[in-house]
Amino acid sequence: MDKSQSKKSRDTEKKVESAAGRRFRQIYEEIRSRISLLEYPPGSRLSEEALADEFGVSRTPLRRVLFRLQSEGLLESVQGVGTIVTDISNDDLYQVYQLRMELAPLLARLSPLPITDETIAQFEDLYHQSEELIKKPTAHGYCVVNIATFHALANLTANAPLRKAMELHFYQTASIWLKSLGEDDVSQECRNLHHELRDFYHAARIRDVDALSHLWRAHTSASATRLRQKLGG
Amino acid sequence: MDKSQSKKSRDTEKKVESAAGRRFRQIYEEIRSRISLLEYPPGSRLSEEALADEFGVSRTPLRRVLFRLQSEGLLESVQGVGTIVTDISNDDLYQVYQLRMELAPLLARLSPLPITDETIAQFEDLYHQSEELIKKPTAHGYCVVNIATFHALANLTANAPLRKAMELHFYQTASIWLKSLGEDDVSQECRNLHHELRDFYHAARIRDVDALSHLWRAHTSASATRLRQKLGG
DNA sequence: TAGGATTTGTGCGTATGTATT
DNA sequence: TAATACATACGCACAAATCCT
Repeated sequence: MDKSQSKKSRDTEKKVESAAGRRFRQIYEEIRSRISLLEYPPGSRLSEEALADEFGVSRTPLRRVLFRLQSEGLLESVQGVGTIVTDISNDDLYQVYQLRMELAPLLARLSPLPITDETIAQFEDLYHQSEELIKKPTAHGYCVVNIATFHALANLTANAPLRKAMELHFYQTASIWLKSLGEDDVSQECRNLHHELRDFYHAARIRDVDALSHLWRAHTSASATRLRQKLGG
Repeated sequence: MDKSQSKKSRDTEKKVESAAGRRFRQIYEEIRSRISLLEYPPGSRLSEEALADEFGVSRTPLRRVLFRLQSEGLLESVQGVGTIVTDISNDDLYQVYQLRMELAPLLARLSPLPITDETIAQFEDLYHQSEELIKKPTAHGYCVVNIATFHALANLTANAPLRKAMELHFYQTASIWLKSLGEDDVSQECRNLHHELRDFYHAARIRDVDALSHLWRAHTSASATRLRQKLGG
């Protein structure tokens, strides 16, 4: 192997994304979105060929996306069987929730970003969205607001590794969360989400990241408890 | 997409690893080991074809391994250029260390495992290995003991997601750690590692996971501080 | 500026494993 | 039990991008 250091072309440092890289990211985010929005519910089977045709690429680059989702625990591929959306066990689910509860407070400890007016407006908007959600509760609408809320919170730290870890474990549990609930519970969870966002919005208005992070932890803990009571831990 | 649940073949539940899966893991661990042991130092270039020939497979399954290492931040591939071992920036390095410091105490909070006689023997062995290391300090020997120590610590929690997160961020910094140091510093770092292992061994003997986890955090913090002083933060 | 050498990215045919009939 | 259908895994040839002369 060549061990020479590359010491050239430090001129731009612009991090331009290659065409292949952009295409990868778009397909990746689309499929992950479909999983987290329950369009591909846990246990469902995906077809490499069908997805490749849909996105207008061959199986090769598409498989690269599936490998990534597989390494993140969202998919499982078995030769001769197919690619299945991971249906995480209850025990594994609790473990991920335990870790998420510990990661939440780190938002205010590791390179917290100052809360801007845009951030406050963002939480206000999400708060209003959750209000609409109560009037017309749907699993899809809940997931949309829930995911947007996560990203609003995760963007409050400048620590990239922490943000990535939070994202990884959020998406591992995002899809399974609603799957375990009935139609009545969806309505109840929408109200819970509304209360969460009211707390988040108030903490954001006084620009208190520490309060925000611990509210996040508290609500994550409450979600885990409701899940445990529902599934019987 | 087929959304039918798979409700069959729950008989064995043995999680037998497929031939492809086993080969993937072996190649993956071998290449990651070479990176973390500085056989492939940061900035060096890897050849897909050469590695494929060495492991007796085609480029396709080998690229799957490189994709995984790429997603974990250990490699970076650019079309027309090659696959380069990631040379993490100082700022990113500090961010990973910050997160590692926060993850360490979770060892005793999230599903800690009881310390067995085998665990104690393991730390005793590592302690003696570090003693030998001082007599004949080498970068390679340091890395071997350092990596083994990490796994001994990480195995003390039954929380798989936490263990995976610790592993990810450890290997992201394992290779870069010694790269920044001169020959004199290697000798000094071997002595530091010896002191760490003395502490770890004593805490293990009294079966105190909490002490162990906070000693780990303390030594990780000290490493980050020495690194900052060396590189100028 | 241009062109050739080298490397990763892509497309596709085939091999291999699984489940069903 | 055997054969068939169908899924992912693999190998190889070619396209596209970059670097160097």
